[in-house]
Amino acid sequence: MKFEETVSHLLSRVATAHKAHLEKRLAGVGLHGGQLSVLFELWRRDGRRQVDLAREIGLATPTVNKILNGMIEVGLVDRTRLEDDARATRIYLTDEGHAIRSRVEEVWLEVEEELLSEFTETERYILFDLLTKVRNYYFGIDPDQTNE
Amino acid sequence: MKFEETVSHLLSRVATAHKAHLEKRLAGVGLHGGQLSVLFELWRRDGRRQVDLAREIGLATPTVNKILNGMIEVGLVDRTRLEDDARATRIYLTDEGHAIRSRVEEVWLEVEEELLSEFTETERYILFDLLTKVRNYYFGIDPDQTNE
DNA sequence: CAGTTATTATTAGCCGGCTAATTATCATTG
DNA sequence: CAATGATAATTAGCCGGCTAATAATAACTG
Repeated sequence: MKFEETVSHLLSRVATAHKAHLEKRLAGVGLHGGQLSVLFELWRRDGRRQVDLAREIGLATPTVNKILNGMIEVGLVDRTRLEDDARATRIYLTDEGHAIRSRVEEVWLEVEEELLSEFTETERYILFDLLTKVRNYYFGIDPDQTNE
Repeated sequence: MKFEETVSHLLSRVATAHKAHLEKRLAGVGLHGGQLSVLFELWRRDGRRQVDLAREIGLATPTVNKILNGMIEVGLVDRTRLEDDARATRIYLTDEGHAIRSRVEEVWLEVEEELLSEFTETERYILFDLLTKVRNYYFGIDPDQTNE
């Protein structure tokens, strides 16, 4: 049996390499990979509860808690206790968290472009489409239920 | 800017989900994800040095060292010092390491089938092809240089 | 209103990826 | 042969994913 000839194996391999590559690029702006997904979500909408953030990003709450601790340390976000619910906290971007956005977007586009450098426009679309199909299989067709 | 609409983002997301799914399935045969890639390589050829193993799999030597320690503990492989080179070690599959193969292959095929359950034959081929292209970009077209 | 259940954040601890630094050994070269 | 350099394994320690277990608080229910 040839494990190397499965999509499963290819996917793991490619993703690991891509992640490593992304990490190196992000080092240039002083970020880690995990912080990105959180930043993306916060740039979309600020001041959310951790649990909502985690659900939206698709990570476990302890994972984003750990990432957030690091981001607070380097001054990218602030954590504020809710007034009407002493259990929950809201996460707000600091000025630095906002300011870093344009630089990150630049890096992000570069990484995307490098990843797809050998691909035609059509191939890019097809790859995106097929990966979307896999994502929908794993996450279910998410109806973007943004509760508060 | 829409990060969600990049292949980069999709790839990370899908790979994370797939990895988690694989991990759950492997628990059924008492394995962890990292041990798989090592087993694949050992099933291909037994008794290799750690450094060669690592290079072939595409992982850093400390990573495979850590994985191998776990595999030795559960009795999947043995580590033997080379006679003509006291620095190096060879890794051999134990009987258990051989015996587990068929069960793992079963699980592996199931996972692959689940991943691609919604895909036509053509789509599967295309996805494999495109991912291969990405892999070749990141690893270079590996000329399978198997030194000893 | 008292007790139970559910929710939020957190902690602890595992796995697997990495780099940097150590240790031991081999190889080379002067 | 002595010194230097290269190589193999290992250790330490970081990041990011996870589950399980705690603590605090809300919410529900009898």
